[in-house]
Amino acid sequence: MTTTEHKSLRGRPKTIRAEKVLEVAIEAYWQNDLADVSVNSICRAAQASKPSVYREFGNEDGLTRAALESYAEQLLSDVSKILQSGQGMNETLDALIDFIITDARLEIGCLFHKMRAGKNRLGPKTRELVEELNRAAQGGYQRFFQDRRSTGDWYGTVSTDVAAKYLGEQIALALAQRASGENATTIREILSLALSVFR
Amino acid sequence: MTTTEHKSLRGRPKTIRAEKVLEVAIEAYWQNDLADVSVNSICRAAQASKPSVYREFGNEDGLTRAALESYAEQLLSDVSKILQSGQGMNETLDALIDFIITDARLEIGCLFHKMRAGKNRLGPKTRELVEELNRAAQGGYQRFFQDRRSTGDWYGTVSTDVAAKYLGEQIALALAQRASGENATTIREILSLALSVFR
DNA sequence: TCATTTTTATACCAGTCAGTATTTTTATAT
DNA sequence: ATATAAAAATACTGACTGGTATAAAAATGA
Repeated sequence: MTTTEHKSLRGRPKTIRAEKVLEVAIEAYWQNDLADVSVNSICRAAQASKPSVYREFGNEDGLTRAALESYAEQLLSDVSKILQSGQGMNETLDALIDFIITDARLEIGCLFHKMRAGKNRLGPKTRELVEELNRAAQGGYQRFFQDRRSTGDWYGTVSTDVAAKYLGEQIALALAQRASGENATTIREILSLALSVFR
Repeated sequence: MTTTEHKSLRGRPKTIRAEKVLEVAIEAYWQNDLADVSVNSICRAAQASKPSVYREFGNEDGLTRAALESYAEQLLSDVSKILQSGQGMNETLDALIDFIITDARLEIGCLFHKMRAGKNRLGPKTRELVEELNRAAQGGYQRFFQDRRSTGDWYGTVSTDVAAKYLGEQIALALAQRASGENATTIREILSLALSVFR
């Protein structure tokens, strides 16, 4: 909802940097427990007044949604690129594991998965986006398994739906472990073990 | 810390039912998001005055710790019984899966895993207990894998340490899915798939 | 009867929260 | 110049938080 900017001609010129507020918000939600991040603290850190932030984002729900929107935009396409690379099952899984374990933007976990884990504390608009992103991710995973099955690259007994959910949860687990500071090689071993069922 | 009861002879007799307060607290922490449960709400629900609760449990941290203590006591031995049944790998995993998917006390997830997931929001005493329980669980899992390996029942390439962590996380995942209302057969399929790497 | 001890109940404290009313500032249009 | 519009800054609201001061109540001991 940061669209529809009515370039007003009159009145005091806007000085608030919505982009900067979003940056600060993403950083805050990413680094801290969601329940510990308040609109107040974000305003302070971004040096923006509360009324300005509320005019820009409506309410807390709008701010968190905008933050997640901005965050996901940067990251989501990378994963689908890996899944749609057209490589075989083994190569794709290897690339996926590597990405999840080493990408710097996931160093302390993934904001999307963090919000998904604490879904019931989110406002309706943010929650809706979380569910939308989740559906998109699940759909991507499922298409991946359908492709692998149609090319004879995978003969799993489980449905592509369950396989997709499984993959999504194992990725979430690895990211949660990164967030909690677990040893990188241990995370890799656990994720590799989990995904070995597809090889 | 509910021990050392100094059966005082004089003074107004105690009417607060610490047991009832704990019951209410466990129920509240179990059903709701941890951040939504306040000492105030527990006092209201248990019909106990705040000063009485604070005299009994010290502070919020003491209350949450006592609640987790009471909860874990009831449940933890069941899991170790399954792991120490002396049965083979397959039978033990089957029993474990069955327990996690069907036990009524885990219907909406497990309080221990819930607190472990939100560890950084807990007070020091409760957090200490969470870590202690986690170590105990990990130790139990690891001993299980050591036993299976020594009896030639398991030839896994990963270390018993990684296997134990893997098992613990897959159980946590299944319980989180129960907590979020996921379909029981789906949870079972995912957990079975995850643990199939040990068979 | 009356002092002592312990628990209770009530009401309060300071801090934080999300959200907003009010006033001041800064621009443009006439 | 002056009206108007929009945003800014400040300060507020009411609700809730964890925690506590205070005083009344209810028991025992002398």
